Amino acid sequence: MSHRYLILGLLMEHPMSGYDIRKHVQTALGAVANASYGTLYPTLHKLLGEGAVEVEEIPQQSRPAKKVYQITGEGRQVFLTWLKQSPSADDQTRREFLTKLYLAKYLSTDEVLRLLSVRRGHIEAAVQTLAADQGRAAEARQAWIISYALSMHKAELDWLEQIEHQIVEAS
Amino acid sequence: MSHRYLILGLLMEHPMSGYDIRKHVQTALGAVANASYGTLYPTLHKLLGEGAVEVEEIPQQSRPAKKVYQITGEGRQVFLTWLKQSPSADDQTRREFLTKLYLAKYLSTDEVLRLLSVRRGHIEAAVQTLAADQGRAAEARQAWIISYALSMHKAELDWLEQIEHQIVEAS
DNA sequence: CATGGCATGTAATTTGTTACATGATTTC
DNA sequence: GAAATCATGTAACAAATTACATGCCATG
Repeated sequence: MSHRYLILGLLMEHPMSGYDIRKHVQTALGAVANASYGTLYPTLHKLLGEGAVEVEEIPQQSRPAKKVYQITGEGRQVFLTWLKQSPSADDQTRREFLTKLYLAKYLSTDEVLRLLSVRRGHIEAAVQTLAADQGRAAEARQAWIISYALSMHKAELDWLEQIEHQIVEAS
Repeated sequence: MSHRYLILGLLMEHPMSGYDIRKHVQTALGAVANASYGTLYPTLHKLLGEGAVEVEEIPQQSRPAKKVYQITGEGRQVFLTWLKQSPSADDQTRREFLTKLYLAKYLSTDEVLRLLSVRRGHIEAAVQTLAADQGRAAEARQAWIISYALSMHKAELDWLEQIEHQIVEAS
């Protein structure tokens, strides 16, 4: 669970519920991360067991009690130790699209072009969303993430164009 | 196991052993995928159980018998069905580095710059390797993958430069 | 009155990594 | 004589997804 550290990092700022954390991740890091409840809650329980976080239950009428998690001193230490370590070189990336492109010899030219154009559509949609988010990014760090994703997407669009050319010309 | 389909795709060309498959993935797709034996062999066994592949054992002296896997008609169908489906939009990416950058407020300026420079080092090393590979790529599809990875890396280097500027100026 | 937001969670399954185990042969 | 290549695999663990389960409140 690399989500461990992300959670701890977010709790460094202020206490939050699992629900809040999820929302935060979606909006601020949605471009490059995701956290489903199925990962989030168990991780939170684990951190609790390890003493890295504490919980305060706030009863609510007609809703499950809100559980607000707060990072402990120990948790802060764990987080900072991780943060100061150099990240590993290899990104965990898995792009179904690229695998398919690599195996495109079993597709017709039309099908390959369709594959590329579907990809283009996905990227363009993502760029749209990100461009809109970019204006709303209040904090620099949030803007960094968005600009990262945008840079990657734009580079991929350029690359797609190149490959499309190559394929059209070769056929 | 998305490796399922990659394996089947490679076997479309000609029969191979697990060892061969691994080598092929490393050299041809190393930039964007990886396949450890711990994934590979179990997946191969599973495909065998499903009738998507067949195996022929070739005894060898002083080595475990080489098991050459061959795709079946059924396997071909499974593969082609998958291949023709549009890939899903979301890439599975998880970059420890980006998470750390997002949480960089808990680091000193120096530490942040170090984080960025370590990242730069990783990318530059990867670019070196890829540039060397680019010459050796015999097939177009292999060149596509390499140019993809190179494009992404170069875009990231540009982005890193921008962010470094921003941080230096802000401090 | 349906959709989405609020709010928690569990269970089953999938997917993958890492380390271990074995051991000969070829190359530097 | 050390390191890399050939060649198979298992076991323990880690990480994450998906679907399920529950249920009110506010907005359109």
